[in-house]
Amino acid sequence: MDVNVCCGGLPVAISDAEAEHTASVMKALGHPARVRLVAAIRAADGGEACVCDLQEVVDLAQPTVSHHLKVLVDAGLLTREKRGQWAWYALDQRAWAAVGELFA
Amino acid sequence: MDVNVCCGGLPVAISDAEAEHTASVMKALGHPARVRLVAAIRAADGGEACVCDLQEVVDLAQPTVSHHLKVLVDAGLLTREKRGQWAWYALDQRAWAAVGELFA
DNA sequence: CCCGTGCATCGACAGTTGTCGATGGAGGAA
DNA sequence: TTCCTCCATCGACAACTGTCGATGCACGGG
Repeated sequence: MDVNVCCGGLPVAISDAEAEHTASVMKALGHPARVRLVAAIRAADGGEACVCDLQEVVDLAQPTVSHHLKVLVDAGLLTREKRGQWAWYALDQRAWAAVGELFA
Repeated sequence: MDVNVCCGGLPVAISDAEAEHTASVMKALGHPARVRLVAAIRAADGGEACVCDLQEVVDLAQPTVSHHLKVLVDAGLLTREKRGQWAWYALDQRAWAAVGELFA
């Protein structure tokens, strides 16, 4: 006898793909500079900003800022649009809302 | 003259402390195993689970599971209560709700 | 008392990430 | 054309992270 007091087996709560996707989005937001970048873009006039503005926000070298922005774009949180000489970044509203759903 | 077309300066959208704290919570959720652990605990009977149950959920060695749980506790997302021989982990509802607020 | 069980910590190692300087490409201006 | 500006990519290096086996500690049962 003596089935263990605690170890009764847990229900499967989430699929592998879901866990993987959620983690990738969270990881993209798991750095202070990237949190600040997203916050600045959200608060910016028109909801978008170019790299030269964002560089001041995080106080890092330009290649580093480009790197962080790429991480956020790859995670699907930001969109990038090249307009003339400048690259404009904006929040992907749909993806942002989807993340909020996870904490409902 | 010639103020740049884009670089007009951005408003400060978030404090250093906020960015740091948000990033630390997100980083804690930035790994598939930890996402699965939280999901399993949320779905578990009574909203809590011990390590021996959680170990099956993520299919990792026991020290690794302990490590991931510690990361989540340090981030404030989980609480740990030792009951007899077992350690029970539960979701910190307040912290969880606070994260959801960030995406409102 | 001595064992067994559940879990945390330690030590080591491979893999990943953050950072920067250097480079290069795409536009715009003269 | 030739320059200059904005930005992405590359290469290198330090720092951090994930993983596991070994160990240790506290508890409960005999």
